[in-house]
Amino acid sequence: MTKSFVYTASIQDYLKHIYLLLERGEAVTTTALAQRLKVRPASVTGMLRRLARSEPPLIVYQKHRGVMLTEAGKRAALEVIRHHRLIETWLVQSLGYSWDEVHEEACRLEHVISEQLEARLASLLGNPAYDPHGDPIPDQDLNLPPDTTLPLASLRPGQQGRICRVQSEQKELLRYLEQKGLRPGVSLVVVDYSPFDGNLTILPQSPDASPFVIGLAVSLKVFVEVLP
Amino acid sequence: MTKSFVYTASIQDYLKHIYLLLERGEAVTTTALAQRLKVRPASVTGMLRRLARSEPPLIVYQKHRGVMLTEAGKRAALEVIRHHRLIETWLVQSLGYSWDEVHEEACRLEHVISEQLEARLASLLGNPAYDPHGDPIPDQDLNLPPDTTLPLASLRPGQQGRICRVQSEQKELLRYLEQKGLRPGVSLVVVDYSPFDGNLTILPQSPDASPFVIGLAVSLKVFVEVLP
DNA sequence: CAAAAGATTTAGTCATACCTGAATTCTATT
DNA sequence: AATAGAATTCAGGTATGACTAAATCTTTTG
Repeated sequence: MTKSFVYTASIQDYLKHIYLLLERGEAVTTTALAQRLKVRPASVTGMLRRLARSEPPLIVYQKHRGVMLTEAGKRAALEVIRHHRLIETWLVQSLGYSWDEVHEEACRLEHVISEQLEARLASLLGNPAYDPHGDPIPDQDLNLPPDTTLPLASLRPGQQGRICRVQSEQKELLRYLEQKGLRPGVSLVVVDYSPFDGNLTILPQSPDASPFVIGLAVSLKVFVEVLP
Repeated sequence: MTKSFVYTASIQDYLKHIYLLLERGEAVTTTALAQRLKVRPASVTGMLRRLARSEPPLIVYQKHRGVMLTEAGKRAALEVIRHHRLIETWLVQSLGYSWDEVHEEACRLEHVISEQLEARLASLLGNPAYDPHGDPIPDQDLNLPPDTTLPLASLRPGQQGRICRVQSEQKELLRYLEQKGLRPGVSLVVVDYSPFDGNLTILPQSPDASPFVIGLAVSLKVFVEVLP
């Protein structure tokens, strides 16, 4: 058995979500984890103790003070995330899934693919650095590409950006954005900004697009590279 | 969740192996199942009771008398087998695995792919009816293609056959046959037969092949279609 | 700063899904 | 009818994790 399988699916899920919270700069609280994992906070505390006491320790955990991943924990998390994102890419590129359909499938497959399959899948897909949502895929050594993106919400009228990433697993949101023509690779110009509600009016740079308004909640989940 | 996931991996494995034993005409004994599943006979008895009492019942089980699959049990078994064989086909056709490398990977993946993925995979591969070992793949409605093959062991000198199936998961055997040029699709002529040990001398119908001897144990695992 | 609110942890349970050895019972063979 | 071998029952064990309720800690707020 390869290294990534010494951990149960559940342990891998905890590590994955800890990593994802850290990655987004959100606080890794017991409650946040409980929500994501759909368990009770008490269960999270229990698992955090296990992760901290495991050999090797996967997290550093001081009660009431929060959680950090150890090197081993980070590796395990990135391994699962690499699996997840490669699988999502495969489902879209090779099997004709749309980007709102891939998440659950990837969540089940990510725990059972071997290192060999991971490698061959990556190679089949051309060693992609980003998945269909623009999420970065750790490379074979689990290194991530540098991230120079900003949330769309931070752009102001006149500024131009290219969409790099849509950070959401919500089917409806993804379908909505898809339908508005907002997906990674698309450029857009900000036309207006309302300081009261944070709404942005944007114009995608595609021939048949017209300007429309996008709310703060959404524009915080869309990440862009600012264009000169 | 789709139907195939109401059963645990372990239940699916029991059903699969019951089906495979039945398919090969071998007796579905407690010991045979225990060997295949690498557990003790006592554990098998325990699980058989569960499978018989489950709702719907998956097997008909009278103690000391053997096991039959119910319709539901057969469907569940065929579902897993379809997954397994489609995945093996995919690994070979799309990812460049050799036929001796695919079994373990398929054994893990077969339990976690959705009906949707199953369908798309099948379609990507052109709805294959046979996997890389020549094992028949149940179609979407779980029907199997008719089987008109005979074990190579039953051919006699002068008879010609085309290999349809190699019924083994043993890596070494598969590699050996591969190297001898014996894989599904290949035609051969039987040149000699020894009634004492059951050895067959065969000549593959390929340009650079020379006759060689194949033992009874092996020739019972290779299935051919007799050619006129 | 004290009290309330909110988040987190502890303690004690429960549940699932198996597996096991040892003793027993059944079946088939001779 | 004795016996070998196969199968079953019994009582118990392990591994994962989840849960509630009560206690404790931290943060906020009047």
